[in-house]
Amino acid sequence: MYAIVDCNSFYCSCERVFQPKWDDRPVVVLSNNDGCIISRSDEAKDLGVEMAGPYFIAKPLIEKYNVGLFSSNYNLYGDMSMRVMDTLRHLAGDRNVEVYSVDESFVNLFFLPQNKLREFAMELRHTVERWTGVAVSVGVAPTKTLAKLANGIAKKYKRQTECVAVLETGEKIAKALRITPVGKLWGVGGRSQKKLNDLGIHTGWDLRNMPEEWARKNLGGVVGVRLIKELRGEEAIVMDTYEDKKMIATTRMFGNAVTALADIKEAVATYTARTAEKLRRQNSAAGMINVFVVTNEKENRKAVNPHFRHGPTYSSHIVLPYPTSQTNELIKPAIALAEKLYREGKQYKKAGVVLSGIVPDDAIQANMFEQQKSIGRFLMEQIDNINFSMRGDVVKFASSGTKRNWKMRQDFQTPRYTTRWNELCKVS
DNA sequence: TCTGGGGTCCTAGGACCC
DNA sequence: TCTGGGGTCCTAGGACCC
Repeated sequence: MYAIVDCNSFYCSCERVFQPKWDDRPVVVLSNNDGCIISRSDEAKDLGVEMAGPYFIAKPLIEKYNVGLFSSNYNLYGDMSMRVMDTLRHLAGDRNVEVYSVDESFVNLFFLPQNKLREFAMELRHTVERWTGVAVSVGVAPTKTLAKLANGIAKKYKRQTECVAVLETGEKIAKALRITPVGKLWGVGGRSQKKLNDLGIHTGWDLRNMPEEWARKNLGGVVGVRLIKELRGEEAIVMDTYEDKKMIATTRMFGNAVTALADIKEAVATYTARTAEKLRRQNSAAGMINVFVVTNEKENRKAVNPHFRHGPTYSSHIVLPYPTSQTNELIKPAIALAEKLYREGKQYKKAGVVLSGIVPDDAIQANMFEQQKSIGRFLMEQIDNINFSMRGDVVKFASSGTKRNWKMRQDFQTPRYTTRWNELCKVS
C-alpha cells in the first residue's frame, strides 16, 4: 500500500504559519513577477478566485473581499518543505519516503498491516501539522494512482474524512472511481480527457474497464496501459529512488520587456550561476548548455493559437569540450550564445539557461587543466557554502551585474523567516 | 497594459550502420 | 525492370505533472 501526503494549499499555509491573523481568512500567493495565482486557500477558492488565473483578472475580487496577497517566497517554502519531508522520514523511515514535489511525498506502507493503515495515516497528518504548522491530506491505496485518487477525496470531503482517505478494499476503490471524472485522474490531462469523453468514457470506473490493448493503441502506448493497470490495483508505477536530474534549468520572465544586449547578458549570466549551483548541489557536471530568449513579437501568433501570450522562442546550444559544473566555465559559452541570439531592436520578455548532458562530477575525464580545475572546484565550493548558508546570492560573478533592470516584480513579499537571522519572526 | 517555472517520460522519424 | 531488413542513436515535439 502507498500513501501520498499532500500539503493543503502549501504556499498559503507557509505564509499563514508566520502570520496567523490570516488563518481563517482568504489568502493567495502569486507566481514570480506577480503574474498569476499559484496557491489559494479554501476561503479564496470559495470566493471564486481561479487557480493559475492571472492576477489582474482576479484583482477586483481580491480587493473587494480583502484577500491576503503574497508574492512567492521560495526561500521560505523550500525550507518548510524540508521540514515536512524530514518529519515523514522520521515516522516512516528514510527509504520509504519518495519526495514527489515541493509539497507532496509518496510513502511506502508495506510494513503495516491492513488494520493499521488509517491510524498511521492519521499519525502522519497530525505529526506534520504539530511539528511544522502545515496541514496535510493523506490518501492511501494499493497503487500510486489510486493513492492520488484517495487524496483527492480526502481533500474534497475534508470534514467527513478528516483529511485522510484509505481505499483498502475493491468496493471502496470502485466507489471512488465511479464518482471521479476521468479528467481528474493522475496522468489524464486536457487532451486525453477530451478524447476519452468523445468516446463515451466519463468516469474513472469507465476507464478502468477498458482493455489494455485498447489503451496501448489509443492512450499514449505504454503510458495508457500503465494507467489502466494502476486503476485496477496492479502496481505499474513503483517507488522511485532518488536520482539526479537529467536536465537543470533556470528561466524567468523579465519584470519589463528588455531591449539592451547588456541586460540580456546580465540576466543570462545570473541564471547560469544559479543553474550551476543546482548542478553542483547534486554533484553533477553538464556537457551541454542551451540558452533561449523569448520576444514579444505578436504578429500572427494569436491567429495560430489564441492562448499564445508571447512571441517566438529563439534558442541555441553549445556542446562543451568536457562536462563541467563551474560557473566561470559555463558563463562564457552562455554569454556567447546570448550574443548570438540577440537582435537589435527586438523586445525580450524572457530568457532561460538549460544545462543537459548531465554526468556525475567524479566521472569527469581528466583534462589538461586538471590542476586549474581543482582550484576552481574549491572556489566553487566556498561560494556555494556562503550562498547556501545565506540562502541568497551574496557572492556573485561580476558579469551578473548589480543593476538588474530586468529583475522581476515582487510587490508583496514576506520575510525569509526561517533562513535569515535578521528576518526572524518577532513575537511582541 | 498586466498570464510561473520548473521537470519527466514517451514516440516518431531521420541518420547511419551492417 | 528490378532496389532488404534489422538495428542503434539522436532529436524534436507531445503530453503530462506540480
